[in-house]
Amino acid sequence: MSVAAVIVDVPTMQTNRPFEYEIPEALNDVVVPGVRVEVGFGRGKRKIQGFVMEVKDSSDFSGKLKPIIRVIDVKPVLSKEMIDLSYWLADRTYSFQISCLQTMLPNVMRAKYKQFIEAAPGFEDDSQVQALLQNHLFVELTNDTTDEKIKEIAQLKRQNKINIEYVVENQANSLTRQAITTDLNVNEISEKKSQLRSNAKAQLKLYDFLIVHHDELPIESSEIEKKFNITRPTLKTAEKNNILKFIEITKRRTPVGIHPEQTNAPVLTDEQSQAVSTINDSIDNHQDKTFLIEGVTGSGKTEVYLQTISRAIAQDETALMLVPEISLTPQMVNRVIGRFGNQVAVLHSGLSSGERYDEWTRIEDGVAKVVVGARSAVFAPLKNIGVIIIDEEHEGSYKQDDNPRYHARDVATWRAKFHKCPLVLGSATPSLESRARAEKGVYQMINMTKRINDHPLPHVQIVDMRNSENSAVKGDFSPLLQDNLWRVLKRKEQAIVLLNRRGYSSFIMCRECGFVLKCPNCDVSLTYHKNLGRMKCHYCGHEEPVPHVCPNCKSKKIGFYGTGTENIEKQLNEQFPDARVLRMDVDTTRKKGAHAAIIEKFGNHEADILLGTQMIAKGLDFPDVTLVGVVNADTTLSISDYRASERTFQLLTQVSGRAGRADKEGHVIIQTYNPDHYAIKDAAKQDYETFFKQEMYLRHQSGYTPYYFTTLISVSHQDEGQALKQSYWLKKQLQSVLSDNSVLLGPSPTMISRKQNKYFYQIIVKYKQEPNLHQKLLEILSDTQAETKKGFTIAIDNEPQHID
DNA sequence: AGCACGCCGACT
DNA sequence: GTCGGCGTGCTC
Repeated sequence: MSVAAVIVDVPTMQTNRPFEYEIPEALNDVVVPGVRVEVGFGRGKRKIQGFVMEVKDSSDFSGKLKPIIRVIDVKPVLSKEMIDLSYWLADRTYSFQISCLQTMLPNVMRAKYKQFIEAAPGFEDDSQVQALLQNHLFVELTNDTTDEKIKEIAQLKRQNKINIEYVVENQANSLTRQAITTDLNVNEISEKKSQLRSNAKAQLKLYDFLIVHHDELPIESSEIEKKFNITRPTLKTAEKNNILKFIEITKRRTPVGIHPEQTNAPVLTDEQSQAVSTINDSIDNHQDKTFLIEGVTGSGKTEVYLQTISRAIAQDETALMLVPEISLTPQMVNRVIGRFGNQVAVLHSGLSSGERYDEWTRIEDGVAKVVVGARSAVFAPLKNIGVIIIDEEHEGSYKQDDNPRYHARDVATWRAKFHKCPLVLGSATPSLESRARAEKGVYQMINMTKRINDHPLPHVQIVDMRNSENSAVKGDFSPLLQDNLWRVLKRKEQAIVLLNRRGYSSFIMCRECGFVLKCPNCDVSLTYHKNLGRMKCHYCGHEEPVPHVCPNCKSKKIGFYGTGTENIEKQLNEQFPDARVLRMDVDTTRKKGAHAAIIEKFGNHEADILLGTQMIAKGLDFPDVTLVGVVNADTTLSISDYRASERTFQLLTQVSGRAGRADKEGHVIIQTYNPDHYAIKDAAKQDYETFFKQEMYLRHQSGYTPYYFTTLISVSHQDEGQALKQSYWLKKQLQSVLSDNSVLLGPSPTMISRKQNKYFYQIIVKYKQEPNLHQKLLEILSDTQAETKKGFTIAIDNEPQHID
């Protein structure tokens, strides 16, 4: 008897242990690793979905095995690679394998559980049962069933007057349409046509249609009816006469309405062709090498990606390209589709679940050979991958911030190893981790220092907002920025105004001298905790009162810092009444497609000024933009995160790259209260290497990534005392395995210490080498699982992107 | 979630 | 001695 090891999807209980089920004789060949199955679970009649991980000859389980009820998939939805990957991912991210599997697959493969209530035999006429069912044979039990009703149902159930039926629903369905096709060739149709009566006008028209459009068959019947005015009875008659037949076709729900012109590979610059040939060597030799392309904005990295993808395809391999969600705008998608046509599948958050499933199927079937997508596209079911590319490698959005907390770069590294193919990381401003790995020789560095066509770098000016001349001005624009905005408007060019809004209002800065209140122990800025009315450090928990005079210069101009986009928009409208301003921030892009619409509008020069937050800094290319103004460069600098300088540098460098990309010279104005800060000065010079050296020195001094690994563990509970108690227990557990070389910070409350009425505490572990830590954390995770029922939640974040 | 099991108090 | 109430733990 065969046995299947199944990872089950029990919504209320999570474990990484597989459960074993008997494979009924009849399902012997269908139950294979990677298929989804329906199985019974628990003592009741509950049915759930599970993933078959393994098929074995016998079981070690002492009890009696339940049989598999049903196989959901005809062919496996998980390849061997994906099954292996899920084990690794669960281990690496301290999450449950079931949630890894669900993350790897399109959402529609997540089971939908339904419960139906029906009268038990003999109780069909019971008055209470009647009242519940209200003349229906059965009713569905949904989430919004009221508590009283639940009680009533539970009571009837106890009395055995009703039965509850469990149904596992498969939501994964392809869109099928009725279409027509024919077995006859053109000559045969002509032959048949000549036999028609001359007054059979509709049939004649249909035969002509079939002859003309023979190559395009099958064609959807609805399309024929609508576009060519051929009615259904006409088709039916032709079917009767064996001219055509009706079939079901699977239709791709594709939102990509754009069909960009086919483009060909342009002539490469020396640097580009150097890069391409280095990477292609690795593709040819099936080396799982990682390359880091450090290329200034405008150096033509995208073309390098496209040509390596070409190479992989030429060798009958596939390619995976990840870009940040924000870059998945038509501009980037067009370039890839333009080169590779319908071999491309695009995966982004804007897809409906049906569309996403269709793209997934196209990849799985091998129809799509190139995948472009955001973070989760790293799990695309490509076979035989020839190259993996991650553009804007430093972007924080590659890390998922809920379970499983994976970093797409890590998953990509794993897959590259599996497929023995190169991984290409590209950025103008690489993350410190990656750049440091390149330094150590773990990654191979490829430098691209020249802009295409020798476009000069934009002219960057830093405006010192501490200067009275600038700060005395009403509003947020310095005279220099105002003058330049006027000039752009007069010349009918375009400007981008960036408002750096992160960390809004939560830290305190002196408007006189730029002083920011920092933690005496941790060298990060203190955050204002509203519920405490005090300044607090996230790292060590240090707190102090809110200052009213600047500790540095004794000025009273110290206070919360931050400006909203609406406010700036108002100022722009007042000062430049004739300018057309487009605002792009979380508020104006909430609607589906709004983001692309704003970009298109600005690209068509239907506005003069694009005002926005970080989202306007990346991947956009507007030839008429000659001015970029950064209203407040400091806000990212002052958030209490050790990556603050890195983020600021990256943002400023990126946004500066938006100016003057075509033949017009670009101008960038950065307003700041910290004109001497290295992150700002280096960004102004677009000097990544100098920044890197300085930042590495500071990270080394304060013991952060990439010199140390960090793991963040957070605990929450409804009751603050309980949460704190649990976190101290946790700390003790960790202390028992940690050596003296590691640092254990906390427990301290998180930035928003209370979310959804739960109190959050966090512990940070900084370490270089702790052989027992991983095992201990896995233990803690499974030990605390039983506690979740009591309201505890615990989350372990391996290498957090931000600590707040 | 739902069911069995077991511990304890109330009652025959 | 036995019935049943609910807290606890397990589910292949």
